[in-house]
Amino acid sequence: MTATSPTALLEIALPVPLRRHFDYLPPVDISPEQITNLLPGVLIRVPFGRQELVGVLLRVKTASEQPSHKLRAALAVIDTEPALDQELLDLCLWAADYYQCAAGEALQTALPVLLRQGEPAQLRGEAVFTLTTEGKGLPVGGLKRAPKQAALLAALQTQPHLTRAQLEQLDIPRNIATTLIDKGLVHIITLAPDCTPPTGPLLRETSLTLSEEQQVAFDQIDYNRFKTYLLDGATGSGKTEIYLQAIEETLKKGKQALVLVPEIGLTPQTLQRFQRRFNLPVVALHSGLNDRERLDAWLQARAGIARIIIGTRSALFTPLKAPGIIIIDEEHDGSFKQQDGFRYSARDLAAMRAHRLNIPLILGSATPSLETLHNAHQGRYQHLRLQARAGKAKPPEIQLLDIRGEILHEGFAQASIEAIGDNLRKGNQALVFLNRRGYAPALECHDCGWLANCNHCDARMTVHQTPRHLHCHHCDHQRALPKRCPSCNSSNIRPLGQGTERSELVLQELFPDYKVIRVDRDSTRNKNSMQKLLADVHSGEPCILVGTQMLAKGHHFEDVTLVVIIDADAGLFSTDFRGPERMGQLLLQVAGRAGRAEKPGRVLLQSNHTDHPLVQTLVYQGYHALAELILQERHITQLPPFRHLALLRAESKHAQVAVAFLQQARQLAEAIQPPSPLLSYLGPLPAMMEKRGDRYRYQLQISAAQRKSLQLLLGQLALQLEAHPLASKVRWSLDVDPQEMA
DNA sequence: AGCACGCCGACT
DNA sequence: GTCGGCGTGCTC
Repeated sequence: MTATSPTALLEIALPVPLRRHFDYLPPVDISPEQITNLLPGVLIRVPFGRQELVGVLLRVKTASEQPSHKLRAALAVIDTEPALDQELLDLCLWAADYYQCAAGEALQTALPVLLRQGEPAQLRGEAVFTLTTEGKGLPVGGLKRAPKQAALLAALQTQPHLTRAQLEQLDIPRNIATTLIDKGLVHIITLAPDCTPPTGPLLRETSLTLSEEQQVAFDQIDYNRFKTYLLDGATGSGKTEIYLQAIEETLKKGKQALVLVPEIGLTPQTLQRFQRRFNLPVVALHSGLNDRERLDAWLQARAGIARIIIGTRSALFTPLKAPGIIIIDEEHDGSFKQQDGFRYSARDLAAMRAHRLNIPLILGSATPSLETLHNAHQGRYQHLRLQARAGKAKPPEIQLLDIRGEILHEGFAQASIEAIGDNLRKGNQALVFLNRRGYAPALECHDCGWLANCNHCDARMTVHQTPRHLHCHHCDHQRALPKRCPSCNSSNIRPLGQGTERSELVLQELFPDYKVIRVDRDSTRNKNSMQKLLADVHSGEPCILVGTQMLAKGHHFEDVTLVVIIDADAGLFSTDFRGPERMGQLLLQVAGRAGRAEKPGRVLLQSNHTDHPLVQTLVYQGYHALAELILQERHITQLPPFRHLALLRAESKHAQVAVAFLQQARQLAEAIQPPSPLLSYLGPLPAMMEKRGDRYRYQLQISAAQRKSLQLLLGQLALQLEAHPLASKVRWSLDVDPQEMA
């Protein structure tokens, strides 16, 4: 044994898509004791190639597989307090393993942007506006020649400081404050963080009395151990009240509640409902926050100051001091699965997190995913059903409109037009749902049949009227609308099919006395434009709403009593096996917009396949009957949730390269795990849209009876692929439990 | 993923 | 003559 102790080495996960860790020598200015005391989860700044990165310490060790001359010294330990506690670190590492992604990439999603950039994790108070000494010298009623400036001055003369939110409430624009800052009268100071827990009662408003049915469901929840509950209730059946009371129980025990909602579900209305109820800090991790606000919310959750945390997918990784419950609203929503990079499902990972924390998980939905329903059937989840609509509201009446052979008026059946007219004349609002933005989904030459295709994708160009152009919705390529057919020079070229723009124009022509409001990605591009558009709707004036699925989620339209669905068949014959499930969920979601208040609602489904068993089942027996029917089909066809899938995707500018890569991948995989009924391979097959953005996309589907065997295979396969010479020639990725088969 | 190096086309 | 296109290779 030698006298010198072996050098300590730092094993670090870096935010790069390489599925290995990196070893570093400790920073030069750090003592040996400090090194041995470093805990996993600590953030460390390191040199990496020609750049500097912030990585997460996984462990301190003494030996490296790397030759010692390759080892470089880390630059600095950013904070000796671990940014991620053991619980989150373990969850991320487990997830990285399960979803076959680099540990560093998974860990990165758990960290707020500022921490990733090396900012210390320090809780900071709010930045507020206050008067400078010079400002304090101004007389009361000063600056009267500038009314807004005077208003700000007056406000600061009555209270010591103003927050940004207060400024907004007083209707003082930000630039007014900036002007006074420039004049040296006002400055910004940072308050000490406010850690004092609020005093007084837990509730700000009394809870609603639960219906008998709600009470039965509510009483099932055990707050002391892990269990997953499926809270399955139609729109308006009172799921939210159960969430609120379950959170109340959690808070009573001094614990925190984590609530995940879909991407577009985090509306001010949702947030207000939580804030109105509880006299404890609620933080929302919504898209409007800047990096600093996000970090503060994260730190407040970690410190246990924030007691209720509401956020979208990535909020699952919020550190919690005293976790008590996890709730996922609209659990079937696709936005809980990340579609690139670290392709995790926040819903599925929530089950893992709740399990490890030994706390309850509530999955709520009116249209549960088949995976979740299957788990409930198997007894893994406890199924809590709410059948009745709360209050007086009745479920909407759904009516099928057979449009086979009917000559439609720009996509609308005569019956639909009449229903909309009737509804408006009665002083009510109507909603028209059409899941296609733009004017028309194609441009066709009526003489030679030419279609405007995208040069970069296997797709039609969408016609847009305002502004007039052709737009590919898959690669964003745009070009001018031709006046003549490029193929036969005919001037007889026409938009083919319906989009929201076109429907808006048609409806405005048919009902010139009423407002037509279009809600889609194009009409809501600007900040707050959605709010502005919907202000008219909430005023209650009779009007027509036309829109895409943006309208289907997260909004309550009290006065909409008629919903017209232009194309109920979309998704019925989709290549993706999840098409029918999605169709059912979307139609029910849209239908749920009708008659939410006291007024009864009516839903018209325009369909070319009114006798299709799936359509019949959905309309006459409801979502759950449809779900059972689709589950039977999935069982027969051996698809999820009865099998577990993984997709190896590859794309390249040259189709043969992508195909060759996947063929070799299949050979490698078959060498690890020969094909059998328990583990089968399909492909390489072209993706649903083979060419997209000038790249050819192919995929290899792997289907397994057991999660475990799939995991084992993927782990080895990914390692071999990473070292494969063809791997650098294609863009490839592994998607475990894929949601989109495209 | 970045970031550099390196080798071929249209511009001051 | 160079600026810059993206193919290729590397990062402890």
